Order: sequence, then structure tokens, then C-alpha cells
Amino acid sequence: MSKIKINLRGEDREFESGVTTAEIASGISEGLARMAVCGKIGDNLIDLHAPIISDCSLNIITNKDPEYIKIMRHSCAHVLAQAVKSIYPNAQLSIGPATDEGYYYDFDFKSQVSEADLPKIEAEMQKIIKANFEIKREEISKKDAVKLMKAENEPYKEQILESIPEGETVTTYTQGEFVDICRGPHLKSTGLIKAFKLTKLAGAYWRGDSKNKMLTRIYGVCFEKKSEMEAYFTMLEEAKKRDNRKLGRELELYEIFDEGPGFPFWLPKGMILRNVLIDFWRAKHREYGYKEISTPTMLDKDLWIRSGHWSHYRDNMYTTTIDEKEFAVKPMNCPGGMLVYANKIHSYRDLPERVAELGLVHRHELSGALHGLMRVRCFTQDDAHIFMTPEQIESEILGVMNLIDDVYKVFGFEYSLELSTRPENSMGSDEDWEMATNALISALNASGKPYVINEGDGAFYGPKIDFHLKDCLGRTWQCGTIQLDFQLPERFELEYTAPDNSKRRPIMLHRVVFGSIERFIGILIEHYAGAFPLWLAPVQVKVINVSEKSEEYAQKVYDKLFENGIRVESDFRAEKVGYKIRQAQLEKVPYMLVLGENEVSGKTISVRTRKGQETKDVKLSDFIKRLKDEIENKK
RNA sequence: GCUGGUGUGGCUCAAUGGUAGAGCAUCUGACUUGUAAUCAGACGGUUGUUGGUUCGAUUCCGACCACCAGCUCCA
Repeated sequence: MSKIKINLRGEDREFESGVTTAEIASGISEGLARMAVCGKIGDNLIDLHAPIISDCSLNIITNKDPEYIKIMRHSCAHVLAQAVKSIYPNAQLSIGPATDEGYYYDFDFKSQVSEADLPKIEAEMQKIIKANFEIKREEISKKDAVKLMKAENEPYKEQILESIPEGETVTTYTQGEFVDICRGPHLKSTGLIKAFKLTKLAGAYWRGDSKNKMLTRIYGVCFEKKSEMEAYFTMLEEAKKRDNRKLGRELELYEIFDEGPGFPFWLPKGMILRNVLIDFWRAKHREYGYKEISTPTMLDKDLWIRSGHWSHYRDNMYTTTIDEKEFAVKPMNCPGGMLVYANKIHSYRDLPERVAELGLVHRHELSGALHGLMRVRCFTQDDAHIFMTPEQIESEILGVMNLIDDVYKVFGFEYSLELSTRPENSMGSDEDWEMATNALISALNASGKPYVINEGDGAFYGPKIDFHLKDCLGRTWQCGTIQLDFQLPERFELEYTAPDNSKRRPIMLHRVVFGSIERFIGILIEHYAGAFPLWLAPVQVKVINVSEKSEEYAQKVYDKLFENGIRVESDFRAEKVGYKIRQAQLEKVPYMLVLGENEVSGKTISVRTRKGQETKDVKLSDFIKRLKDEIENKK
């Protein structure tokens, strides 16, 4: 038996090769052995009974560690699978991982199953948990695993095994009658699962590929305590209240009609929000050295053939025929931008040239993908194309990253960065892709911000850095993006004159900050739960009179606010003050002015904030000053 | 597009194999009101569309459309 060195909490200790985490734990203390749930080497969790055969640094994970709940969720997925197999013996298993709040398992039910069947499955799971089956881990050869899965009639599992090299060992986990091949780790027994619930049922393609068969995915949640699970469901209820679709209608921001699925209509209040954002956007772009253009919505098909969109994006494009000529509605703004660049002779002295465009694009998204303002079929991209020399790539990318950060900060957004690399169906040479990808990586590294890599997720014309923002349910949406593109300058033969008088091809990047105004507003609605800060609020002040006796004075206050450019509304209806306040409150108006006989005689105003704070005897001029300061500083 | 579900007045929801009811909103009247809903009356729906089953369907079945959750895709 050979010896290996295992580092435990910074201390090197020697063990026999093949030692398990369980053995190490019981060697330390009985308590630790009892609490230990698995080991952790690097980021990998290993089963308590998995042999360790090489030098490493080991953490013993106990039921006090955050990893514990992940394991419980994973085991819960197995319990789900066991329950399904016992109710539907013909159902076949595919995969079943833990998620952020729970787990899911994909099955090929050979019969139809609907959400109504979930309680039945849940009850079976409860039985399994109550029976407290031991979850046994075993190592078998790949060959035996294939044999086992064949015997169990699990073709999906067999397919999974195919990707495992010959000669490797595979682990199985068995609980009662149920056996699954799985890397683990798992709980010691099913009885350790505390709070769980099945939440929804949906389709999911086998191996995430829409060409494959669609399986049935059952989602569930699992928590260490019932109270945590209840808190989670309460959170979901709260999140529903800030859904952009619900608030969009209630606050009269936008509407989507059956006559135009995915084509949002902007209502007056939403239009204000939109315009305020655009004003802010223009100011920022002026500051960062951009010019602005606008290119047509519909252009000759030949242009799209030339840009490559016709061959790569045709399915998503709307087209029409005019005078027997085919035209396409733009799904992207770039080709128009290329024509504008090519329209003029450029010197290296002009570069980088940053040209922005608020471009309305149309894309035929699949009907099932539409989602409020987050995913629509026509939207305004706050696009820009930057033309530059190779030396300018990194600093320009960093410049855009700063601009995006600068803009997101104003709203208090936290975002995550993703680098997407070359997809399968792409244009261009290997060298170009490598150079472009490296340029993005070095800019990311220079920024010092963390990022994840999405292999094969880039655009067909180049790799990209995406900025993701979260919606109220924690789903992330791509907003900002920076995409390098070597293709379009080539296809449109763009040039600039270098210092040596030679003609060179500029490097080009596409970028958006908001992403699309629609999606960004969708995120904003949920981020603020509709209670927009003053500078964004469609209605900033509501003037409310107490009775007819103060209407004339209230009108004067309204006029003064209006003259000062404040977005003000009045409510002089013959209703009780409480009623009118309630209305304004539901409209989430930041400030309400309540004006009655006291204010008339004192020539003051009474201010109520949307949070319910009241201040009496305020001078109108002071209030206006305060409003202007708050708007100016985007508080 | 795929899987499952849903579809009743502007909004939220109820009811039924025998042509639908409430609250809010709207309108009218009364009340002149002090910080989250004053009272009363009126108006408003061929129950998403379209076929079928039936003496009769909004209710049962099919197709289509839209929406919801998820998958795929994506700003």
C-alpha cells in the first residue's frame, strides 16, 4: 500500500492510498464522523466513501456547511426519481441535478403526465423519506454499469455512459429498490431530507438540443427547514407583484395586444420613462465621445446577403416585396452603419470612430420565447459601432466596459460578465476568431472583473462579452454586450488611410449598453418594483386638495410646479383625501402634496412621500429646489 | 417551435349541460371631506376564435389564436 499526503486545514498528514473521507473524519473525532456529509477537494465534492488515491487538500464538509443543502437537493432528486419509477415503472431516467433552490429530474414517461399528477408523486416521495432508506454507494466498472443500465431498461443512462472512457469506474447509488448511476455525493439516507415540494412540470429537450426528443422535467424545491421553504414561497409571491407585465399594465407603461404578439405599445407614462432614459443615454454618449446616426428600418435584400445576415439570420427576419424587389426589415443595425462608414474617406487620425444609433430592429422570435418587455419581437437597441486600429482594441473595449459600468451604477444594478466564444455556425477564419477572443480576454483581465466563459455562445460574426442583469425571480437577462467583428469590415471593404498612406482595414466592434430599451425598462420596472426614483418617475408629484375650498390654491401650486418643469398631476375630485392618497400611492407617485385650508392660510404645502412620511408647513420654493436637486443627482 | 397548463365585462375573480354574477374602475347624483377605499344608482359580457357532439354549450370534444411555466433561442 502506498502512502499519500492529504492537507487538512493547512496541515499535511499521511494516509494509506484509498483512504476515505469517512475514515479520516472518524480518525479525528466521533462528532465529526457523525456530522460529516462529504469531502471537498478543490471545488469537487466527493462522497464520504470515495477512496482518495493521490495527494490533495481535503475539506471535510459537515451538515453545518453551505454545501450540505446542495447534496440534500441532489438526493431529493433521486428520491423523486425513485418515486416516479415506483408509480410509473415504464418511465425512463435521464438526468437529475440540484439547482439553486432545489432540483429537477428529466424523465421519458411513456404516458402523458400533467401537473395534476405531482401530488401523487410527492406523496410517494414522502413515503420514501419516511422509510429512511440507506443511500449506498458502490463502484463498478463502466462495462458493468452499461450492463446494469441495459438490464434496468435505461437507454438514456446508457447514452450518458457512452461519454465515459472505457476502463473507468462508475459509481452507483442505491436506495431501496432504486439504483442510479451518479457521481454523488449523497446523503447517508433518504430520511435526512427535511422540507421539499414539487413545483412544476415542463418539457426539456434531451441533452438540451431541440433536435432531440422532448422529455418531461419535474422541478422541485428542497430546504433544510420548513420555515426556509415557506420563506421561499413568500418571496416568489412578492416577486410576482413586481413582474414587469403586471406593473406595466397597472402603471400604464406599456401594453401588448393580441394584434401584435411581441410588439409592445408604449403608453404615455411608459413613453416618459423611455424618453428620460434616452436623454440620459444621449448625455452619457456625448461624454464618452460618440456621434449619433439613424439608419432605415427596411433595406434591400442584397445588403443582407452581403452582410451575411441572409445566410445566418434569415429565419428571424421579416421581409416584404416592393416593386418586385425583396426588402428585409433590419434585425440588426450594423449593415446600415457599415454603409455610413464606407460613405466617407477615413484617416487613422479619425479613429477610433464611435458611432451610435438608437435603432429599431425586428426579429421573429419563437412564440414561446416572448416574455413581457424582456423578450419582444421589435425593440430599440442602443447600438454603437466603433471603428478602430488594432492597437486601439483593448482600450476601446475597456472604454465601453467603463461606460456600461457607469450607466448601470446609476440604477444600482449588479451585473455578471460572460465571455462567449465561437459558435458552430460561424463566419470567418480561425486566426480572426482567436485574435478577437484574445482581445476580449485581455480586456476582461485588465478590467479585473470576474467573468464566466460560455463556450460556443458567441454571435456568428464574432466573440462577445455579455452583461447580465437579474429579474425579480433571479433569472438573468443579457443587456449590455460588446462584440468584436472582423467580418463586416471585410465584407463591406471598409478602409482607413494609415500614416504610411497605405489603406488598412479597421477593426470594428458592436456594443449596446441598455441592450434594448424595452428589456432594460422591463428590468428597471422589476428592480424598482414600479416605484421609480424621482428622475425616472412618469408622474413626479400629485397635487391633492382637501376640499373645494382649497382647489384654487391647489391649482396655483400645480401651475408653479408645471412651470418649473416638474411632471405634476392634480386630483381635485370631490373625494375624501384618504381615497385620493390611496390612488396616488397605488400609482407609486414619489410625492403627494395635500393642500387644505391650513395650507391656504399659511401659504405653505404639506408633503407626503410615497413611503408615508409627512412634512407640514413646507415652502413651495424649497420643495421645488429639493425636487430639482433630487432629479439632477438621480437620487 | 416543443412539453404541460390557462383563456368569463377595462382590471381581479365567481358560477353552471338550460343563453352569466361580484368587487374595483367608468358614468350620474348626494356628501365638502386632513394623509391608503363616503354612500346610492346606472352603464358594461353573443364567456379568445372556429368547427363538432347535444333538444340545448360559456360548460364536453377537435382545430386555431393568445397568454403562463419551462426547454430551445436571444438584446
